[in-house]
Amino acid sequence: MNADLSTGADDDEVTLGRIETEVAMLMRLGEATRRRTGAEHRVLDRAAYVILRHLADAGQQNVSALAARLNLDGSTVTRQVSAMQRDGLIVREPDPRDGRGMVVSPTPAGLQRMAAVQAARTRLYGDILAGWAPEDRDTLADMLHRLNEALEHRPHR
Amino acid sequence: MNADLSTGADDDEVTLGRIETEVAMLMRLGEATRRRTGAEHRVLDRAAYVILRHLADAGQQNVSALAARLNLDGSTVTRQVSAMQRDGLIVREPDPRDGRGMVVSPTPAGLQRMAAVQAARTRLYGDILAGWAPEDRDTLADMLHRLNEALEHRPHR
DNA sequence: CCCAGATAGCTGTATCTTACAGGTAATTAT
DNA sequence: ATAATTACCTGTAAGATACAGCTATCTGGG
Repeated sequence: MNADLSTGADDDEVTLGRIETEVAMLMRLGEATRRRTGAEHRVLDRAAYVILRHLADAGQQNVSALAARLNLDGSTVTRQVSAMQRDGLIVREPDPRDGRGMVVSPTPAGLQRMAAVQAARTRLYGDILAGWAPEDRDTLADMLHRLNEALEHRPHR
Repeated sequence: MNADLSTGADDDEVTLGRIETEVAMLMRLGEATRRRTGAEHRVLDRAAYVILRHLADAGQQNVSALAARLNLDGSTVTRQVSAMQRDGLIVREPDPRDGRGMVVSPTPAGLQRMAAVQAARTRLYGDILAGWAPEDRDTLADMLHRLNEALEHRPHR
């Protein structure tokens, strides 16, 4: 427990605390940025963007697979996908191999909107990281990637 | 614009894309982790935790200052603070120097709950980053910190 | 072949978080 | 002194999500 004395015994504890703090802060800032960011970004809400990116990456798939991948309840994805279909971003067709399932595929319009949002976001990060050295940007990207991997493989419970 | 040819001209563009992707992913994972994480973490909801941390760090302050710091609407913070007062985590008193304002201070119970959540989270990160070398953890903490600073000072609009 | 259990998706409902609009009281500037 | 601003609160609405319950379909053992 008490790891705050000047022994320096627990640098690691300190570092973990810093990481905890910074991740919490990043969540807040990210949310705030998303909320008050230009229309360019909001033509797709957060969920739609991630779904489209996943469909573009991994190809058409059914609602359950999406839900599992995104860590969301199936019902949530059902509704998101319905909205996206209404907006012409995806199409939903019966799965020929499983009468219960529906296969979700991106439409050209969906892919195009996704690319536009991606470009806008990339530009935004360009602004935010304007003063950074290329190798620092690289390090940041690496570290974030490794952190995400660690989170995905986190020991559950 | 078209930066995808094999010239390698725009490594930077690529790196920015990676950062964009990883931050988006981290948001998703972080939310999911928060949602399905043990009761230890949920004794304080997200907002209460951040507010208490800020009060502990920066001392008592009024609702507007908190809202500004957290990038939230004043009305949102009013409600969060009301809930926290109901739960005995903070107290709210009229500001002696400004009859309009209310000064929010943490209670001992609030600080203690905050510390417990912080400890649980730190432990969680210890698990998640179990295999990491100390210097990598350090680098991660640094990079996150710098990213947050950059986000805070981001060129608005 | 048939039925029991599992699975895919949908709908109803509830909760949580937040923003915006409007109101009142107090402060500041002209 | 009065107009403009600020601080806070309340009402209301929207968005995202989970959970429970439903139907249709699939799958495996008799």
